[in-house]
Amino acid sequence: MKTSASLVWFRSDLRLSDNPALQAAIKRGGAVLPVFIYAPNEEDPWAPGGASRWWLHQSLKSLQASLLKINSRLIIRRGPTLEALQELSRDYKTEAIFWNRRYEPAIIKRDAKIKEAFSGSGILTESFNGALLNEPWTIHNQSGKPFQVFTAFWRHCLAKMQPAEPLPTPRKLARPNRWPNSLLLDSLELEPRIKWAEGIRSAWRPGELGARAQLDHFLKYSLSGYGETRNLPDRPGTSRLSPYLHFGEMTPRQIWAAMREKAEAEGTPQSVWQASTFLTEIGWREFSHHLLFHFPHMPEMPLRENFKRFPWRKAPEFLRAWQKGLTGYPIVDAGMRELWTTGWMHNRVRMIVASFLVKDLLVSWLEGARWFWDTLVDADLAQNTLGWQWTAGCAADAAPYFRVFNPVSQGEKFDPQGNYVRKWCPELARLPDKWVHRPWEAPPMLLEEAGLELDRTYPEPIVNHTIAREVALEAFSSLSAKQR
DNA sequence: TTTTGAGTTGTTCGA
DNA sequence: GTCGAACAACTCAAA
Repeated sequence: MKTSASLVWFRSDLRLSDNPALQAAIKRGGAVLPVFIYAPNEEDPWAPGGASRWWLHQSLKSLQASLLKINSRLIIRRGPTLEALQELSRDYKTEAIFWNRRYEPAIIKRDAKIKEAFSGSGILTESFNGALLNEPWTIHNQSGKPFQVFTAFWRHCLAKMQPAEPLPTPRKLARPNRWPNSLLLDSLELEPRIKWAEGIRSAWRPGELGARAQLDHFLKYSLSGYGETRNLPDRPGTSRLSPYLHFGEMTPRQIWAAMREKAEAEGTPQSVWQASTFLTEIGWREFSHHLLFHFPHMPEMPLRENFKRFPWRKAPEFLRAWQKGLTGYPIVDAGMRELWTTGWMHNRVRMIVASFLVKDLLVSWLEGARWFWDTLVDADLAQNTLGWQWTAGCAADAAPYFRVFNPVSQGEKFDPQGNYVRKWCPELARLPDKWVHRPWEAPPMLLEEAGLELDRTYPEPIVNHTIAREVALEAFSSLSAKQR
C-alpha cells in the first residue's frame, strides 16, 4: 500500500527553518519526501565551482543530520532532474512537488520545463519565494520598468516592504511507509580528490546551525561598529553570511527579523544607523537578483552596449599572476591568497583586486568573474556578475571610469599596520609598516634585514600603477561617444 | 514630453 | 598636512 506524499525538492535552500516549500508540504498532509537532485550540467555554463561543491557537500551533510533529528531523511539523486522527479513521483504516489525559487537564467528555464512536464499529470507543482525580500517581477519604477540604479531601487523597496515573520522550524515530519533509494552523499564526489580544502574547512562551519551561529556572533560583536570596521580586512568586521545566504542556510527575512528585534531592544540612533548600513548590503543582494532576472544575459554580456567594443587584453600571464597572488602589490596578493586558502575574500579587498585586474591589467571582468566563481564558497551568479560589472563600469549604475583604486593607498588606508598583508604574504612579515604595502620602494638594507629579495622571494610589481592608471583612463575614454 | 538632478565603496593635484 | 575641485559623458528616475 502506497502512502500519498509530497516531494520537497531542495535546491539552494538547504535549511529547515523559514522554508516555504517545506511548510507547504507539511500543511498538505501525508508523507514528506525531502529530495536533493545533483545536476550540475543543467546550470551550464555556471555549474558550481570547486569551492562551492565543497560547501555543498558539507551543507547536504548538515541537512541530512537535521532531517534525521525530525524523523526524516534526505533522498539524494542525480539528474537529469526531470527524470529523477518523474521516477520518484511514479513510485511513491506523489500528489505534489514543492520547491523554492532560484533566479539564474538556466535554472528558470529548466524549472519552467519541469512545471510544464507535470502540468496535466495530476501532480501539483508549486514554487515559492524562499530567498528574497521581494520577487524581482514585483518591483518596478513609475514607468513600469525594472530599476537599474541601486539607490532608487532600494528606496522604493524600503518604502513598500513589510517582510513577514520567518516561518517556524518543523519538529517532526511524516515519513512514507517505505523510503525511496538514495545515493550516498560521497558518491556525488563533491569534495576535491586532492586535499586543497583544509584551509576552507578550518575557516567555516557550513550548514543551518553554522549560519545561525554566525548571525548571532555578528549581531553581538560586529554590528555595533559595522559602518567603520567592515572596511578593515584584518578584523572580523563583516557579517560573513554570504555563503549561508547563497546556499539558503539563512534567509534575508530571518536577518531582517533579527535586526528588527535588536533595534527595538536598543533603539539608539547609532544602532539603527549601523543596522541600516548592514541592511543596505542585503539590499544589494536583492538588487543583483533583480538585475539578473530582468537582464538574463548579464553573466556573459556587459549591460552597457558600448562596452562590447572595449579593448580588453588577452594576457594569460597577467591573469595567472593575479590568480596566484603574485602581482607584486601586497594588498592584491594578500587578497588573492586569502581567497585561495579560505574560499572567501574580504569585501574591501575584493574591490581592490577587481579594480586591479580590470583597470591596471586591462583583463576582462569576465575572467575575474570566472576565477571568483571557481574559488569562492559564496559564489553567486547574481552577486558575482553585478560586482564585476560594477567594478568594470559596464553596469548601468556603475563605478565611474576614473575611479581606479590605488593598491598602495588602499592598503595603507585600510590595513595601516599591514596585519592583513603579513598574514597572507608571510614573506613580507618582517618589513616595517612603512614599506609593507610598497616593498619595491624600501631601502635595500631594510629589505635585506627583512629577509626579502625582490623577484626571488616576492615579485616586483608586474605593472607600474601610475602608468597603468593612465593607460586605463585612455582605454576607458575611448568608449565615449565623442571620441568615437 | 521635457527637464533636471543624481549616481556605494576614489585619486590626484594644486592652493 | 589639509581641503576642495576636477576627473566625462551618459543614463536613469522622477518631477
